[in-house]
Amino acid sequence: MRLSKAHLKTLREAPSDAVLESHKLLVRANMIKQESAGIYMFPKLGWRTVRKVEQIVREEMDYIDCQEIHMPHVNPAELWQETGRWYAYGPELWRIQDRAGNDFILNPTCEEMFTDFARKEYSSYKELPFSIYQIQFKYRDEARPRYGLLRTREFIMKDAYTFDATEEDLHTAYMRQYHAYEKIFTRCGLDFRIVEADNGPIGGSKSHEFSALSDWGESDILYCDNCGMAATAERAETRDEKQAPEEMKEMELVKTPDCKTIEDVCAFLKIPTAKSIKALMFRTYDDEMQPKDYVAAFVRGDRQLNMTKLVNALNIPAHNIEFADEVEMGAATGIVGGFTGPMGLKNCIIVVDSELVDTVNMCAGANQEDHHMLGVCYGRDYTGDIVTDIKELQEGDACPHCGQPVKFRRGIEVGQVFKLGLKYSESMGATYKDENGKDHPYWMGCYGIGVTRTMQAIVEQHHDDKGIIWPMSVAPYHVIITVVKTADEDQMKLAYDIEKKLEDAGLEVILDDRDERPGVKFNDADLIGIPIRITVGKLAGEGKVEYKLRRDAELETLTADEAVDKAIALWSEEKDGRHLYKNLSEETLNAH
RNA sequence: CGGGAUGUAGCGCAGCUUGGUAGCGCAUCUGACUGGGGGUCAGGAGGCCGUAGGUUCAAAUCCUAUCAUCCCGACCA
Repeated sequence: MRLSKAHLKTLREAPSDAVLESHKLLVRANMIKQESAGIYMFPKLGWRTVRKVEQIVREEMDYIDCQEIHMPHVNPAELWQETGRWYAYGPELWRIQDRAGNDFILNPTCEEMFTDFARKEYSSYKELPFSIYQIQFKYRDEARPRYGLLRTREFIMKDAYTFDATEEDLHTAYMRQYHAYEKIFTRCGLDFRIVEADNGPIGGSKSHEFSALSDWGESDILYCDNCGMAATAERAETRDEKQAPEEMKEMELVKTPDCKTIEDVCAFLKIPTAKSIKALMFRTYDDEMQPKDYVAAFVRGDRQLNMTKLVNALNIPAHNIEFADEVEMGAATGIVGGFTGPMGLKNCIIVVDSELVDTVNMCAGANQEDHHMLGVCYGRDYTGDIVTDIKELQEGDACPHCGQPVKFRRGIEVGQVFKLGLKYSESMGATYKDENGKDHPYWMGCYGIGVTRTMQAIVEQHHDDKGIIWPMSVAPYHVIITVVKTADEDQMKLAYDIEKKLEDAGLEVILDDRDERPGVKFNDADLIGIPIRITVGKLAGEGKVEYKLRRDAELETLTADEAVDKAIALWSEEKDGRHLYKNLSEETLNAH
């Protein structure tokens, strides 16, 4: 590709609304361009990298015998009503109507379509197991798109679905995808971590998230170096802390004026926050968004409530709950805002963190203005309608498995795998016949990769102050030939010669033959992040060039042929990213 | 959806307080010089100042509404 005949409009300054370095660089390098909030177009270079990532995904899916198909982006509402997700998915589901007023959606994910496909196209145990996938644009009407490609309303996703006869077979299918994902993200050059994750609205029993480590990720990861535990904050179990045994005291009402927070109260009463009970009040709604229940949740004063766990405990969709109006809720249930305790409440669901069950002599709100209660004991003074783990694991807390302090990092969720179990096959009647002609629902799994998000995650991990540093496997081009002075015939002749040799060998080459100052060309080459740069300059008359890798500073003067050979050798080594497999386990490498 | 901010040329910004002919840098076009890390000089083109109302002799500037975009939060297979 010759730049004199192509369009490459790099920007010296990033748009002011970009926050992340990766976002700024992708825009400046002319690889993405925003059309509206969370909607992007991809100019030539960006689109090439998108397709490189897709190709890696495709190769690894094909390797595990997953079959590529393509579903329409527009789905009839009926399928979504059949599984109930028409309501359960909430406002993020992008709904549209046709001219006759029929409801459709733009698919955010495709469990319904693939399950529907399975029940129509497949019928016999002889056809099992099977797995199918697609790579297509997905749509989610996000309340707040942000951070470039990390959270968009239109994005490219690979979604795969597996169908098996038994739970054991599902596990096999799940692990195949899991291992394929390890290879995919490794080949993309990502530094990632695999963590246990919550299933969320997709449902099912087990899930892992593949998270590219980054301080800017939206995924909170807690992990333990001692035992290998790793989970998202939403999912991470906690260990209930035992308190030193003590005699139960009588409850005692104390005045706590002007104490608005747990810290205020505990400071005023001179007790540790771990001896207090924190209250959080909620209102739940039904599928038609009509008010349903009041909920009062209680955790130890020094803990944080985990909303995902609460929502799971209540068995409702996450968007069907919000903080309650305390005045309104007080009238119905007896709570008093700022002084809410678990005693004597009515007309509400009381959810108590399991850790509180063994505590005695706690401090809790007295449900009276300006008063708290001391000596509060579980069982004697209050009980929960639901008692379970609803607290958040935080950095430094005891690992739920081994008790060592856990560590914290952020990550960009680039992929997630789910064991769905029978959820969709049963609700949609997707069954196969066994040897005796008897019907059984499929054991299903689903597996997603955010392709466009992965692209930005790669930039987030591979850049410097000059620009992007693409790994060879996803670089839009492998080599850029920078001609210092295009008016010089020797230079142009040598550059064309190198271009031809590289392209004949299969490399993708940019020839920067623009009539620009060399500084402009060098800066552009750095910005767009092409892995290998060959500079043709004043030594062209002697047949010599400079060879430089984007990722390091070293500059070598070589003959043109040496440079060509060197570029081809490096490209052969790194073009598909498999040279990075050295970091993977035998189990992963052998998984097929 | 709650809180905050911003909309002026492709990008980055000034002008608004105190109303009076719409400006700067980069990019772009012409020409010349230049040629190893975002050049120099000269000349040119490009804007319904987000949109709609209002106040005023006069509005980018003041008022109201609305839309859009971004940030924090909530939410997020």
